Amino acid sequence: MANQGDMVRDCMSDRIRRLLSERILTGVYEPGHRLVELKIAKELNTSQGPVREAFRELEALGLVEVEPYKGTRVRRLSERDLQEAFEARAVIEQYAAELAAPRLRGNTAELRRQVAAIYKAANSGDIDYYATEDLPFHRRIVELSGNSILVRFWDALQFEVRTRILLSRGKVNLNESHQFHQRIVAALDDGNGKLAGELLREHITNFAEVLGAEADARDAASKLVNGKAAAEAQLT
Amino acid sequence: MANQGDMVRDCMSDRIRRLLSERILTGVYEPGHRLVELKIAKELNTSQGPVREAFRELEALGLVEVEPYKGTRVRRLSERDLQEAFEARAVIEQYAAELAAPRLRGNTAELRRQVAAIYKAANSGDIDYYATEDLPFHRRIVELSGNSILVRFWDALQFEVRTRILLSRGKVNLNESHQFHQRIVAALDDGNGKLAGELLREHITNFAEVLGAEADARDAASKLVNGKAAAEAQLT
DNA sequence: TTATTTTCGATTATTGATAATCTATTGTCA
DNA sequence: TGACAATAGATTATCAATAATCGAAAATAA
Repeated sequence: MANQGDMVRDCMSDRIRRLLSERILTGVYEPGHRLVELKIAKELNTSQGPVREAFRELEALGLVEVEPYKGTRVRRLSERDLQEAFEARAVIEQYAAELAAPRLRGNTAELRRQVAAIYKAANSGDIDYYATEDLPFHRRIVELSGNSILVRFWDALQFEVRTRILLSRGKVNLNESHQFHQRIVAALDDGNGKLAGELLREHITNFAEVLGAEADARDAASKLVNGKAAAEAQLT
Repeated sequence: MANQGDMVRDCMSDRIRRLLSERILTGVYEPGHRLVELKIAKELNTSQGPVREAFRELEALGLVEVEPYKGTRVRRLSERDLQEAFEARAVIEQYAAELAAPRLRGNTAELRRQVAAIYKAANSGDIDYYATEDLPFHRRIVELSGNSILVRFWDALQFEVRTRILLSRGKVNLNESHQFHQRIVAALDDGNGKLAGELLREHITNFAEVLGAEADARDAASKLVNGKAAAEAQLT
């Protein structure tokens, strides 16, 4: 459950990866932003090699795309990417809840605390603050499934998930979300994994759909303006 | 659906990755085998840099483990790793079947062909041959879900899956597997994704459990001999 | 002998330099 | 003018050399 051999490796390339990863996830580098090896190397007082390695790792994580002899840029997510990611996330969390439920029956104090924190964040209206409270709750459920591969997969969806959350400013009914959270924890407290899983799936799918409709409208509009760019976005 | 921008990148590090990946997956390099950067560089008439990059990518794929200043070796899989992988695989395929079913109603000629090929391979008794026919069938179903992330996740489980299949020589009832395959395709042909999904889950879980029991016995025995090593295997 | 320190060989991590390739611009010719 | 080739600048890909680190064997001390 706990981070396995994660003895905070401290070679340059790992530090670079963590730094860039953070910058991408928090939006300092926007999608499409070009990352130049030597530029970053100079900024961090290091050389090209470790930066290259970091790029390759980020590519494996799906944060950047690399084209040989052309360069590395922050991955651009198509609407389809986001949909697929939320679909995958729903599958993982639904099943994780089923696995975690037996372990959680009558033992959900921690999760309740998290739900309360989310509620507070939701009322603040700050979507960024909301995300920092909401995501750990969902991740915790996946952790409690006891399956570390599911956790890895869930983590691998962070870029897409955070992107969509950022896109969602004001579009989501946070009150409804709160009610879902409460019902999910209640089901888990009963040891009813099947129900908890279904609620989670509905909760996540709702979130994706509300925004999907938004995006469809946006896509349709942008296609009228620039059909070619939109088509390319689908391909990359 | 098809491989996106996978324009067979041809830089050295990618070729190295593919080569090593194949050697690991086919068992040329056994778990625990040490990979030395300069040795491989010399063998392939290249230098250390590209090999290092390839290692980092293989690490991200879960094929090797890297310890700074110590080296890189083919990942050793614990029994738990294998169980978790099959659990994850079952989730993915079950859900993929549900998604793919509508598209497959009355349109399963291709899958039937694959099932026939698997049957032929099963009768040959060659487990390696069996795997090369069986895995594409399962992968195809995931592809037909239309969700490329699920395909990526499924691919990420290949190392564990192939390892377990190799371990299974003679222990699996291939006839029963064949019947499952037939029923799965029949359900898909009816457009009954729910049923197809459940059959897939049962099919995969069966496979994992039969071998799990084997492994439990083995583990129990080895624990009596060397409890410490077994405990460590759980951690890595 | 046993435990501790030192040294040495092997290997990884990083660096700085060079080669290969791409993009965009400039210049040439019809 | 417009198409096309040549060139220059920027960037990645690779190489070869050096520094840092580790593990185990050898040497030393108790």
